[in-house]
Amino acid sequence: MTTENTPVSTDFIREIINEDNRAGKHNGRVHTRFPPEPNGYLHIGHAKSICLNFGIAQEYGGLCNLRFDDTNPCKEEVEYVDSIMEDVRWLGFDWEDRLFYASDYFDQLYDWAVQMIEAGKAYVCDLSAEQTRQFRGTLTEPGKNSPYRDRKVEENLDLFTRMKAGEFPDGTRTLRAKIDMASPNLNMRDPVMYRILHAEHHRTGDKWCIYPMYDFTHGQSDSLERITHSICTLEFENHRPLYDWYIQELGIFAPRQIEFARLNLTYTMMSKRRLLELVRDGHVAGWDDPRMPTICGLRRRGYTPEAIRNFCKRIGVSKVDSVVDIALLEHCLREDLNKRAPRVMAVLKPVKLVIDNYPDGQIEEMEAINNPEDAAAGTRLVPFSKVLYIEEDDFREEAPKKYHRLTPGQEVRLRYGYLVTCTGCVKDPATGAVVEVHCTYDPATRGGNTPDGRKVKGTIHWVSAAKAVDAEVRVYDNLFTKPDPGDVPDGQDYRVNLNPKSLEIIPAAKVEPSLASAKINDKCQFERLGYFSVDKDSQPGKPIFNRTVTLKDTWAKIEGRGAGGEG
RNA sequence: UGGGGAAUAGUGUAACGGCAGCACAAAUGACUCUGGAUCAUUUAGUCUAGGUUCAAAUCCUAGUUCCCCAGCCA
Repeated sequence: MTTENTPVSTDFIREIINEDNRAGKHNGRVHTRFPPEPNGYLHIGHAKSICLNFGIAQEYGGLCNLRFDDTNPCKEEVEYVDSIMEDVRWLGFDWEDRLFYASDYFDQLYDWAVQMIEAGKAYVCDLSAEQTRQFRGTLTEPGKNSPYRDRKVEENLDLFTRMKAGEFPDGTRTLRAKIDMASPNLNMRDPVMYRILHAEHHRTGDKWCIYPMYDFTHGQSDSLERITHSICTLEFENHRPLYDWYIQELGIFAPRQIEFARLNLTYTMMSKRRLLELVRDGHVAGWDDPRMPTICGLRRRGYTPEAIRNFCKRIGVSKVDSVVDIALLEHCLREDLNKRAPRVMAVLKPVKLVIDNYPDGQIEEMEAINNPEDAAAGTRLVPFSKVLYIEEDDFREEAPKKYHRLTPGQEVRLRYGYLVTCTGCVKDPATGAVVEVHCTYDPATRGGNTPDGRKVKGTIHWVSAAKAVDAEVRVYDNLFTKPDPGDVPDGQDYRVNLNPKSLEIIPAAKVEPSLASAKINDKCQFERLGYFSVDKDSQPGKPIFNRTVTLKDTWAKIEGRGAGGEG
């Protein structure tokens, strides 16, 4: 290791695993798991955990299980189970035959609970939820023992059996661990192990009316699956002593829990509760709305698994609460899409460009490069004609400095077309809006070439008016207007930071004819605009494109900077 | 005035007592048939105060700030 001149740096989790392996802890065996609760859709924060757990297993030649922590039947649904499996697979990971559910272990957990009662380590408590809270004490004051704490083993056994048999209504009794009501760690103040819940479980149906708490389930589930390294988020650090206590009392295999900081992203909200609210209150169109940070939302937006995985690799992992700049995610996306997305021309805000000296009715097929980053992608033919659509933004009657586009007297290149010189425009006399831009072309510049070697600063994209295909384009922006959506005035909530312009629908964009046959989820780059992905709402002949991410726009920066000066 | 964690450029992350590095962002320039991509350059950091040491981001002491915990949620 000291001979290595380029030491590869490892994060603190891999370092712990390395130490364990060096010490021969599990004979080098590494087994992790991704343990979601099926009560919502997976988001980019989960992707971090998935990449960590499955990634570590791959790197160490180990295994990673998928296990649903389904101990609360009131919140969990198969819809979520299915979506989670789909998303993990889409991200590119495989749990093979190791799909588990905490509910698989309900019988074993029940037996262990009985065992703890018999050992005098657990008791049935008749306190109400409210009373339990009062007896628990506070952060600074110790709790008080429950009056039911010293029940005899036989009575506890009888009561617990009858809880299971359904003799008592919800909330009337709990099974609690007998630990220490004075512990400074509130999790150790006789935590509830089982509660009564007459609820239908998505897997076990009505077999049970008592359900184990997460804390009495999670550690043992890891133990049963022989998980060597149980990786979870920071908020469970306080629970580790409790998991360790159960494991020790039960005398079973002890996984090692390691906690890391969950992912936060600027302009984004990651809490499942709030994401659910956004969906329920109709602020977005669903869990897979392309503005959502959910995996399915990102997928629909046009993200690739590669981009997300690379992002997870780059953000690293530590125990520091942090907020990652969404720009990094977008960078990873562009980096991936730049290599793979075919280039096409599309005009979002069309205005007609008429080439006055171009023959009426003539159509030329111009050869265009599909992807300058990938020679193997080849070329295609794009029809060119006298009347084209160009971007509204690409013409200014009065142009600012450094404006390299169409303005009277200025020559620009029509990408893969011809060089044209702007001669003026026609305006709607009523509104003053530009309805037509006029120009003349230089026939010697076919294909956009300049045989005389002359340089033009600007190149703009276009679509033949005669051959254009109509398309809807959905232009997305951040869902929130502030880097921290939770940054709100007193008495208000994150909803005031919802971005009213997070979605702009462009019903009548003009795209080149090759796009007529685009298939759902196809990705492409609209030259000079950004990357786009075909939405599932598309109809034959009427494609719908989601803007995945813009291209970096230097001009917008230049212009934005000068914006204070003049219009 | 309980317990558990964490502090390194704007952001994220390295360093394991020996030259504070990388990525994103930002800025400048080169190049360009995408104001894209690419390339080059620049700006910018060890929470504070003491101490140990030839040498401290790293070890010690004291403080400061932030996060988590009082669900029969996970």
